[in-house]
Amino acid sequence: MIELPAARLIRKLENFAELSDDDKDALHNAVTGIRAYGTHEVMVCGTDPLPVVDIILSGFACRFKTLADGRRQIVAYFIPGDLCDIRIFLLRRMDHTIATLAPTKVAHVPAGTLLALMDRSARLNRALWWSTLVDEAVSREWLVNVGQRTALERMAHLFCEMYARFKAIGLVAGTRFELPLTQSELADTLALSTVHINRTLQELRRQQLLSMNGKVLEIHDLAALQAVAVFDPAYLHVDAQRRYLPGDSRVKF
Amino acid sequence: MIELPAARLIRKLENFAELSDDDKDALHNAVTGIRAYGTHEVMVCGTDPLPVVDIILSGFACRFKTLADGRRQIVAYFIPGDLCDIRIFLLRRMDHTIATLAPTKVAHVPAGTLLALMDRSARLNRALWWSTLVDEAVSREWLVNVGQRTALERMAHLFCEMYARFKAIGLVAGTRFELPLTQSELADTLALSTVHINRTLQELRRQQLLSMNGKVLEIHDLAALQAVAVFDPAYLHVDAQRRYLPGDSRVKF
DNA sequence: CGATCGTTTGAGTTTGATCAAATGTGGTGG
DNA sequence: CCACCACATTTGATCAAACTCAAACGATCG
Repeated sequence: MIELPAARLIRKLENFAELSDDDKDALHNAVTGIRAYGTHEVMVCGTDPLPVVDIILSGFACRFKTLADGRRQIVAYFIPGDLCDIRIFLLRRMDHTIATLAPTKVAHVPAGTLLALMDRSARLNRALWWSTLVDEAVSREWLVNVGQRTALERMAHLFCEMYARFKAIGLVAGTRFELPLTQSELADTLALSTVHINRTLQELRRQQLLSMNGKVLEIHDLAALQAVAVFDPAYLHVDAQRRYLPGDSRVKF
Repeated sequence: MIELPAARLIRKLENFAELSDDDKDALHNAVTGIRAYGTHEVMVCGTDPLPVVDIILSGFACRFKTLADGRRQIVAYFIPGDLCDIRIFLLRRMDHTIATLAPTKVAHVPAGTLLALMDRSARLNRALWWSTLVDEAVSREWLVNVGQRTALERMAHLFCEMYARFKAIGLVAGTRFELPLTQSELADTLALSTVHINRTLQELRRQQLLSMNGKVLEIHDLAALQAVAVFDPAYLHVDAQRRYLPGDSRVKF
């Protein structure tokens, strides 16, 4: 069975709000094309206009900012089902770069189509907003991570998060999932040096919490890893109870 | 002349999209009440439901997350005109706390009213979205700040940002503005110890870049401070060119 | 079979943390 | 008005987490 390009995104949005068949059809029809990228290709850079929004179909990508002297901070990962990105309201020019970290397929949705859909469907509008706010919550947690956690906690936390996110989209096989990151990319994510990333990884392995062979991460003791990470998955808002829907009787204003 | 509560917010939103008189009236009328907080009062905490959205009228507040063992990271500041916060779509419970850092007045807008307004006005919807995306951009820059910049750069960068933000709302008098932060709050913001905050501040003073007496920050050499900070104000998106408006001829899809 | 990229190891250094205590300041009440 | 208290700032001394530099080792690939 071949999945429609927007299928995974729809599934994610329905985490928050049940969409009408109209909404779903419209989303499916909004996709104008598919594009495949290789590893380490720039998808969106500072100077592009932004006529399209991309839905990640498969693969792995990231958003990063670079300082003048070359220091680099990865500020977000994109996994299948993620929108990348709804910044169509903003800016003359983007203030950062989006690039793949593995071969990645995306579906294009013209910005104008999406805007029109949002005007037409309050439900879809809210679902997209929800997804944006979850992204923001994740970004805040990354700030806490880099600001307050030690190297070991920090790395453990990132792995817990990615485990939860991949699990939510059904891409965890048992205790293993693909996390196609080099140690130097991990370093740019966690704000540590590559050398220290290497040693921290070794420590996590030594404690029997996980193993990382090539691009596959296997978690041997999730509970222990979460304990090390001081991980509280609340910020991922996967338990969203479909609140605040139009006409939802549970909500009183 | 007494300003209507929503005036500053409207001015900010119009940075992005000119609102209709209807939109503005509706926003003004949406305010159901004003509330004044003292210093260090919790405005929103983890367990509240979220029936209202607050517009900051005056004062200074912040959003922070606390780890189980007490470590704290401030992840955002709120200044007059900011919405705090549009998380009405999310969560059963908030994953963080919002508290004042100085005496602060806010205007309440019922969540339901705001949702209804967004359904009714595509322009307002987009303007609010724009403001949310700018908040997200700021949050990303804070991540870069904590992740990649040294203590000196980091502090300089925060001051540059706050200068720009206060300037944008007309709250900078010459080269001075109120920044009611203790060194320990600065520490929780910049992910440094209070001791190191103190020494870093001294270094900035020694270099004649600024002075901070009590709650007032005075910037003596903005260009030099920005140079130290590797500050690029692009992420604040204050130059938003009012793109992507419905019927805006400059935009082609 | 080099070449390239990523990982690993070792040694020495640095930035910023921690601990402890002194000093300054603003507010309160006697 | 002063004594006192709580809190914030400042200073000094020591410590440790993480960085830098340098080099070796290992995969993968044309």
